[in-house]
Amino acid sequence: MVAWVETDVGGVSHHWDLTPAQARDLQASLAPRVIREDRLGPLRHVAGVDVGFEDEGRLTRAVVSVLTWPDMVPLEDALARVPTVFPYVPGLLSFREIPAVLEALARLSVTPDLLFCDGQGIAHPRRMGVAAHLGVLTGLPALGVGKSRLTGRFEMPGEQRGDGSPLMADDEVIGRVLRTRTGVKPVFVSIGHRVCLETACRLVLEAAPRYRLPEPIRRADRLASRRDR
DNA sequence: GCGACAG
DNA sequence: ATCTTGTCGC
Repeated sequence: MVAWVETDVGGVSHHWDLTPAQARDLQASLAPRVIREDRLGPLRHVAGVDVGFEDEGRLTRAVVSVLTWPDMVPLEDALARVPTVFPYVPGLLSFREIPAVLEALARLSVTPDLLFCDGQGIAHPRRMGVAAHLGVLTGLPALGVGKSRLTGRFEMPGEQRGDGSPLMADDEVIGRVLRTRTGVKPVFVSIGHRVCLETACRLVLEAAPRYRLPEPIRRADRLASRRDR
């Protein structure tokens, strides 16, 4: 008996009250659902997704910021604050953050054409990082941009913006260490859902013309970590 | 048994 | 993630 159910729009749904062991099993069963090729429609609205915490971690605050593409003009922000129900466990981040993110997504009046997520996509021990998990759940195209490495081996890429090197797990390419700013620490880009790695890197570079992180994520991050509202 | 370990 | 001011460098 599967632990998830399909929805009518390509996404899936499952319980969140799980033990770490059950969560890992669920990730393994969801991993095959990730579509690693481009299945994108025209990009009109892209969204940045990020999460912050308040009250010593007791409250989870998720923000989804929708911007126009390719102009990246802020269009709508959705925020949700829900009680934190899962601890931070490396590899199980989605069980701590996604419930709040889904709440924020539900408050959006527009459906994003692509999600830029703060964290890994398939660059994960079971190929089910937050970006991949969120993509499979919503059925929406998604990509992951991590500020640091969770798993995988790599060699430091060149110093110029646009330089990159493969993030490897055994003999599989699970992501790309990409320099978005010359001389600045690179980011870890990986497939989330319905976007191939090449396209993901191209979009991340286009969305981060001046700063290390993509503009949609910067905006969501700012709204998620400001201690007011 | 000993490290590594997204946010 | 969060606690936190100023400071070094392009």
